[in-house]
Amino acid sequence: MSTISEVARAAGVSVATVSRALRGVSTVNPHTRDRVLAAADQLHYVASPTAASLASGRTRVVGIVTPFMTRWFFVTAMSAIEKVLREHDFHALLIDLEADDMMSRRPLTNQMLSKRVDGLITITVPLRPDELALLQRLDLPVVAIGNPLPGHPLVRIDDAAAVHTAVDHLVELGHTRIGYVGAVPPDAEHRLVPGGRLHGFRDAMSGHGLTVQERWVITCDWTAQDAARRTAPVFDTDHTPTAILAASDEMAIGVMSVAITAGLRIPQDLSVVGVDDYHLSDVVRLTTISQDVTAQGHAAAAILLHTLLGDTESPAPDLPAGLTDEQTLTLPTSLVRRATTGRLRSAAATPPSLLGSPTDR
Amino acid sequence: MSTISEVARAAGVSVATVSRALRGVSTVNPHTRDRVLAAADQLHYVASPTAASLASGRTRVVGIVTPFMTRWFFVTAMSAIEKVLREHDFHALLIDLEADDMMSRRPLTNQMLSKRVDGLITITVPLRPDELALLQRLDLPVVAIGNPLPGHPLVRIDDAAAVHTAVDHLVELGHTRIGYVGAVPPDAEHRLVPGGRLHGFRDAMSGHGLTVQERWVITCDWTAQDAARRTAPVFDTDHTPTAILAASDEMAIGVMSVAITAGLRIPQDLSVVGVDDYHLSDVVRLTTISQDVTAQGHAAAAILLHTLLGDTESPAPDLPAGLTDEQTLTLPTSLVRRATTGRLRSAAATPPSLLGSPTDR
DNA sequence: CTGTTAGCGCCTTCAG
DNA sequence: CTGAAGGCGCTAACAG
Repeated sequence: MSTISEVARAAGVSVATVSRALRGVSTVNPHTRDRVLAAADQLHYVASPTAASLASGRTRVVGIVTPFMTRWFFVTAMSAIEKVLREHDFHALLIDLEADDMMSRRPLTNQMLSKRVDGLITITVPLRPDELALLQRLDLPVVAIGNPLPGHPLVRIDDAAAVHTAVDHLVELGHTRIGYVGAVPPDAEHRLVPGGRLHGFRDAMSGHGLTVQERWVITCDWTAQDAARRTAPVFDTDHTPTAILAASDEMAIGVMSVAITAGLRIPQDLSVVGVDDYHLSDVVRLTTISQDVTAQGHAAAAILLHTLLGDTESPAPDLPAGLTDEQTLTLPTSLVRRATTGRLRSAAATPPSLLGSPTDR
Repeated sequence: MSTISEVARAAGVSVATVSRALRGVSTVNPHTRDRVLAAADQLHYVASPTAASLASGRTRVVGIVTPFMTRWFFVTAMSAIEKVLREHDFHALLIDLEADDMMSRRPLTNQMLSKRVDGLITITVPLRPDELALLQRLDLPVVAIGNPLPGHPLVRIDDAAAVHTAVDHLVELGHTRIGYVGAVPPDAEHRLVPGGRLHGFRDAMSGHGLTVQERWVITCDWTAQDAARRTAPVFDTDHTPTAILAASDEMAIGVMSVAITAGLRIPQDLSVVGVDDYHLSDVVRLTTISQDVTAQGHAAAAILLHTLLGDTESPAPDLPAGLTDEQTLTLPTSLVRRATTGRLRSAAATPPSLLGSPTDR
C-alpha cells in the first residue's frame, strides 16, 4: 500500500496538501486538488485509518452496544444505525455484552472503548453507575435507545402509551378479562426492556376500572418459546382470560401457538395483541402496536453524529425533529388491526386469524 | 488517558519493558512484570489500539461482510463470530453491503478494508472477480460462510443433501406432487443463497422418478411475505401440489399462512417442510431440515484466527475437525420432524400442526 | 493557498 | 532479561 508521501511526490506537492485535498478541508487550489486526486487514485491510495486516528485523536468509529444481538429489535436497530454512519464515513464496531448465562451480561470496560471509538449507541441496555462513570471519564458521547441513561440523549417510544392503546382496543371490543405476557424477573430486568410496559398495562386496566388477575400476568424471557411454555397453564383452568396482551410480537406468536394447542380459536375464543409489528406479524395476521425501529436507529445515529461532527466542518446531520429539551426523542406507535383480535362473543364480526381454523369461515 | 511512558515511569522500567510485560510476549522477569501490571492497573492504562496498530501493522479487528444483516441466518452467524473473536481480543467491524434497492449490493472497496481489518469473514456473499483481486492485493485472509470464494476456506452445509433429505421424507409419506418455494431471479442470485438447494430439489425429484411441475417452482425474495404472495396462485387451480418444500423456514411459514387462507389444512391437505430450524419453527411446529448456524460462525472465526495468530506466540484456536483438504468444512444437517408433514391422504396418522384447525383433533 | 515540522503512542529491532 | 532509539503514516499547527 502506498503512503501519503508517495502521492505527494507523484502529484508534485507536499504531504500536507495531499492530506488537505483528500479530506476536502481548508481551501486547496482546484487545480492542485485534481492533480492530487488523480495521483491518489492511480496509486490506489487510501489514508491509513490507524495513522489518521493516531494523529487526529479521532477514530470515526462508533460502538454499538447491545445486550445480545440476535433478536429482531436489536439487529434492526443496528442495521439502521450502520446505514447512517456509513453515509458520514463512520464505521460500526460491535460491542455485544451477551454472556454465557442468560441472567447476566458482561460489563462495559475501558479495554473495549479506550481510543477505539468516538462515541457509543446503546440499544436497550441500562448501564451501571460504574459504567456510566467510565464513559464520563473517557468523555465519550453516548446516545441511548430504549433505556434511558442519565445525562445522555434518549430515543424511544412511549411504552406506556403503546400498551394503553392495546388495552383500549381490547376494552372497546368488550374484553374485561385480559392477561399480560412479558413481565420479567427482577434479577434479569437489567437486560430486558423495562417494566414500563407492564406498568402501563396495570395503569390502563385500572383506568378502565378493571382488575388485573395476577395469575394472568406471565413472566418469561421474552422469547416465543418461553412465552408459550409459561402461558400454557393459564388455559388449564376454568376461569380463563378472553384476551391476552403480549409485550412483544414474538411472545404473542408463542401465545397464539399455545392457545391453538389448547383448543382455542383465535379470535373467537381468545384475542391476542402484540407490540412491535415484527416482520412476521403481517404474515400471521397478528394485531399489534407498531413501532418503527429503523427510525429509532436512524435518529440515534443522527444525534450522535451531530455532536461528533458538530464542531468540525464536516456536514453534521440535522437533529431529528421532536427532540424534547434536546434530550429525549419519543417516536410514535400505532395500532395495526389485523385478525387476532375480535369482539367478545361475537366472532362472526371478524374474519378468522391465520391461526384460527380455516373451516370456520 | 495515561500513556505507556507514564506507566514505565511509575514502574521504574523502560517503555519497552512495559510493552512486553503487558502483551505477555518475550520473557520478562516475573518481579518486574508484576510491578508493571500493578502500575498499569492503577493508572487505568490501556494501550491505545490505534498506536499499537500503527506500530505493529496489525489491527486485531476482523470485518464481517454481509449482504444485509437483519435476517436470522446472518445475525446468528455474526453473533457467533463475535463470541469467538472477543475471546482472543479481536473485535468485529460491521461491513454491511446492503444497498437501497433489493436487487443490488454495494461493492467491497479498498476504503472499507485498507489498514482497517486484519481479516474478513463473508456470510453468504459471492464476491466479484475485482473484489477478490482487491483482497489478494491487500493480502487479507478471508473465510467464507455459505458461499464459496475461490482460493479461500469455506464453512457450509451440504445444501443439496439437506434438500434431498426433505424430499426423501415427503416421498416416504407418499407425496409425489411436490412444489418448491425459494428459487431466485437470475439477476438477484448474487445476493442470495445459491441455487444449490433448487438444484438439489430437482436432482432428488428425478432420483425418485418424479417430475417437477415448473409452475410449482416459486421464485421469491426469501421473505415470508413474498413467499406467501407468490405461492398463493398455486392454490387457485384444480391441480395443486400435496406438499411444498420451502428453501427456508421463514418462507415455509409464509406458505403455511397462504395455504390456511386458501382453506387448506396442514398437514391433512398440504404438507410443508422448511430448511433452517429457525427460532420460531419449533413454536409453529414446522417440520424442517436443521442446520447449526452458530457452529458455522464459530468454525469460520476459528479458522480465520488460526491463520491470523498462526505465526505469533498467541495461542491460536485449533482448526475445527473435518476441514476437508484444509479448505472446506461441511457441517451436518438433519430432519426435524414436527407437525406440518403428514402421510398423503391419511391425515389421522399425524397430529394437526399449529396452523391447522384445533377442532380437527 | 502551500510547505515545514513536530508529534500522536506504541512496537520492534538492536545493543547491552 | 532490559533499555535506547527509530520509525509506523498521518494531522495540525505554524510559517510563508
